[in-house]
Amino acid sequence: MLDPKLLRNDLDKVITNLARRGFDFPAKEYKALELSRKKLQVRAEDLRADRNAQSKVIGKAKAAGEDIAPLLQNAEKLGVDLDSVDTELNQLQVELNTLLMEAPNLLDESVPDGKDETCNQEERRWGDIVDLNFNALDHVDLAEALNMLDSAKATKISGARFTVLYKDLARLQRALIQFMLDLHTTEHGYTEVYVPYIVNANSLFGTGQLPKFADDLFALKGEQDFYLIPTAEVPVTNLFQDSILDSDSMPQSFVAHTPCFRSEAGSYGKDTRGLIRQHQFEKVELVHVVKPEDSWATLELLVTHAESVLKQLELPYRVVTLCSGDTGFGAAKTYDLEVWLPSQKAYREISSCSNFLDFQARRMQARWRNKSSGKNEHVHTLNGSGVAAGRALVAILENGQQSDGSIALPSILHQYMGGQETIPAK
RNA sequence: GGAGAAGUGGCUGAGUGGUCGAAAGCGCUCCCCUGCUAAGGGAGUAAGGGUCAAAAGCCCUUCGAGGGUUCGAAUCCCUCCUUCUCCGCCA
Repeated sequence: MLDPKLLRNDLDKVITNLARRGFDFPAKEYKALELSRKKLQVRAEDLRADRNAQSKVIGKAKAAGEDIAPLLQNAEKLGVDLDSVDTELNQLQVELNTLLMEAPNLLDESVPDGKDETCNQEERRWGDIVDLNFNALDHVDLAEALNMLDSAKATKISGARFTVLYKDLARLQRALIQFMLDLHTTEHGYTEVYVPYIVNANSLFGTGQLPKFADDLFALKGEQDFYLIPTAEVPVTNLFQDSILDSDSMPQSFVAHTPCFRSEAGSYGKDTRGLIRQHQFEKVELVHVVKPEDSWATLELLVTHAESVLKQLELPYRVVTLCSGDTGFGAAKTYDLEVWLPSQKAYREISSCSNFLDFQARRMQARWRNKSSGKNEHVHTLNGSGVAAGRALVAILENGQQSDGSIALPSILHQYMGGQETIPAK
């Protein structure tokens, strides 16, 4: 959520900034609502103050045994007035709040302008792209030839965009997850955490998926307020909802492995083949909660943590800064890691690392006690994939494929595969 | 799933219709006293919001959540949630 004070004091700045995303902030509507809100709120509070004062007088009069009937009449009228003002005010506040909750975060100045992903800015590349001198297959052909992937079965038992993995491929995914968790806990200092895969709407408001992106979520049917998580970011960041951290207990960083569930509404026809875009996929997620002054340095650090996964997996990748039009709703700035896929002869997103500043913290009331100012201030939150396991699986298959149809596994994973160095050809 | 009990500030805990945003204690902060330590004395110490350029001040809201009764609710009524105990079931 944007800072309401900023909206009141420097609305133009907000309008200009959000326009870079292609977001048209409804300034006129906002101004009108805000003006009425101010009037009504002041009036409501005045009435309430009057009523409180009246009630005290009644209390005293009653205690003194005086006749309170005339006083009651007056107080009753105040109550009626207050009711009607309250009703109007509540409705206004719902409208204002919706407007605020639907506005994206301000972009950092360093974010390049651009309409879509074609304008993203490449920062650096790592790794050698191996020119496969045989007829390279994509991961689906490779895995099916090995009898380790079955989309048809998954479609039968669930539907499109699900998959069934068998044998070495299933184990390889598990190995990847273990490796990533170990790397981040032992080398990067993250605290491992296990969290629920089902969350309530409030948590999704906190991290910004709701109210705007309900269509991207799987909601459990029935009256209950339950959603499948689209990313571990939701439960992990919400560990801090409605809490005040001691400045000594910061920064905090967590790593969690969870499945992620996304409806992929609006992506019909995109990446329909294989594991790239599934309703259910595995991901290892990194989350930071830091003091405001540290968040930009933490973003750079976070990216290197995600990069180190790809380096150790010996997968060529590049880092891009998302342009203004491609940066997600809550992020002030995002770096994507894109891994090389030989079958597509392209880099594809495998990790996304973002600084949310106080945008999520304000929504979920996550604060810390600033010793020097003595005030409670919002924390800054960041998160990044470290990395998406499903896509890492794709990258390992495609980059490790040999001319005989076997898959050479990155050496770091051998220990997690019981010493196995390849997935042999069938 | 059944039966019972309970949810109050950082913590413990008092408070059953009106000067209660809430006694007391602990903790914490500052000050004083003290040769050191121990102990003692005093003051302060919830959050969110509005008004204001800002501060001060003033005001509003919040005693698990949401509704209701009332001039007035921590206190009475209803619904829900959570926790604890016992029983049942269960990975």
